[in-house]
Amino acid sequence: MSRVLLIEDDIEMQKLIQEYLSNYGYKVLSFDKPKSALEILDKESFDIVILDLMLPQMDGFDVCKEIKRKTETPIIISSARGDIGNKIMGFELGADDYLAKPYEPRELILRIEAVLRRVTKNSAVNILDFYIDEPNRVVKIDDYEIDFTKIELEIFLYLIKNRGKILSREQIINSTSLSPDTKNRTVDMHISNIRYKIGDDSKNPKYIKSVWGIGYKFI
Amino acid sequence: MSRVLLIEDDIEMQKLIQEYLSNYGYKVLSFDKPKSALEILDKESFDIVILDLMLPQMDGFDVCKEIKRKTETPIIISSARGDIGNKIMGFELGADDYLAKPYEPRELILRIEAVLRRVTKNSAVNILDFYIDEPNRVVKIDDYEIDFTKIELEIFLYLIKNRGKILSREQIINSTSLSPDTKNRTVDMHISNIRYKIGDDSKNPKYIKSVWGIGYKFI
DNA sequence: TATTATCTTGACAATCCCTTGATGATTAAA
DNA sequence: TTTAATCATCAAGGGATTGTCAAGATAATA
Repeated sequence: MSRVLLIEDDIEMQKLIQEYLSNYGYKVLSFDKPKSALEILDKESFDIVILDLMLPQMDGFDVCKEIKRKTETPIIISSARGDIGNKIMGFELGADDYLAKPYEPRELILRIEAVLRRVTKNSAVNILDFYIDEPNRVVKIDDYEIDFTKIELEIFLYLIKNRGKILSREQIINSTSLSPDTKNRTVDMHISNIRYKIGDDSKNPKYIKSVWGIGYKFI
Repeated sequence: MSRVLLIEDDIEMQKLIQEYLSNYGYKVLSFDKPKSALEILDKESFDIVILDLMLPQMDGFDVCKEIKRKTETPIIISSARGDIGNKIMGFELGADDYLAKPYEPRELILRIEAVLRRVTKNSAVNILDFYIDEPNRVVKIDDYEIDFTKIELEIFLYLIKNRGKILSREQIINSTSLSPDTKNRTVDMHISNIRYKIGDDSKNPKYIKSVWGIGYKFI
């Protein structure tokens, strides 16, 4: 569960965002005064900060800078629409993303997820028989490096990250850099090649199971 | 197969959405009058409701509240773009997501998937002797995974979700991805196979009872 | 540019499983 | 008890899906 620090002076908006984020499994702590938010940052850690630029007391820019000085927590800035100057400033200040008001709550979720995904990308892990170093695009099995192509690697990672879940061909297409109008059979072909490279047998799979009429599943 | 209840008064729009969702494997039941939709909610269960705020008869807000009162089914509200007031209201009313018209059909699919993912996340439950993880399509009995086919799983889930109720063959056909003109005998066959797989005996059933002349009932 | 690697898709066989008629068993009602 | 309707199950048919080959299209690289 990711922890979110929300700094927003419009109390009504604050409540709405907080409730919405809670529904998506985020733990949200809200402040309308940046001073209080900065204080809590000394004591507790958060996965992400959402900062509204329209703030009393301190200028939003200073708040952002102050947070960056204190911590390494990623920041998403929101402010009134069309304020392009702010947008540029936001990134200069070290903000990780920018959101123009008014925004769809859904949009906020997507941005948060994107930022967290980017930031938390860490180094090699071992999953099952596989050694996976995602940033370096290296997958090994029994110390033997598998020579995946770009798309094969993407599909493989998507499957293994969602192991246990059944993923439809459409999901696979939409979650990788495959063109959205790629035929389903293309996915089958990639799966076939992946299976071959990891030494899996389609008839008696150890890793990638076909779910008839639905999709594929990493066991 | 997820069941969608669509409440939309623009008949043309209704047809378009219905057709689009069908292509993505959703079973859609549409109403232009919310009154009828509310009635059906007493009798049948749905995975998600899509509610258009521009409705006759009852005010859309009241419909939303009424659905939330009756059921726990997640709701996606749609309404004319830019109606920010509605947007906030939507969340206050307990809607799970909000979609501004006009929207891309693809967008609707994404929202539905997102809401369903959130709502059904980690929703593995134990019912009777069964461990049921619906999103991952896993059913276990005594730690042994039952290898249901697509339709068998749908029927099994439909029965167990409505356990205690007698369900006619027609209801079973219409609530699953079985073609509407499927013969009743086909349902019998599926039931027979399900019984076999869960170790049930038709003559002395522990789980699925035949109700002579009417249908089947999960005890 | 030429060459190579990768992606995409049609083709076809193998496989899966849905459907349905047939048959005997079971049930309800006369 | 007899009769007609319904149910359980077998087994065959057939439609849909999947695995993989191979060829062509596209992209990456020398």
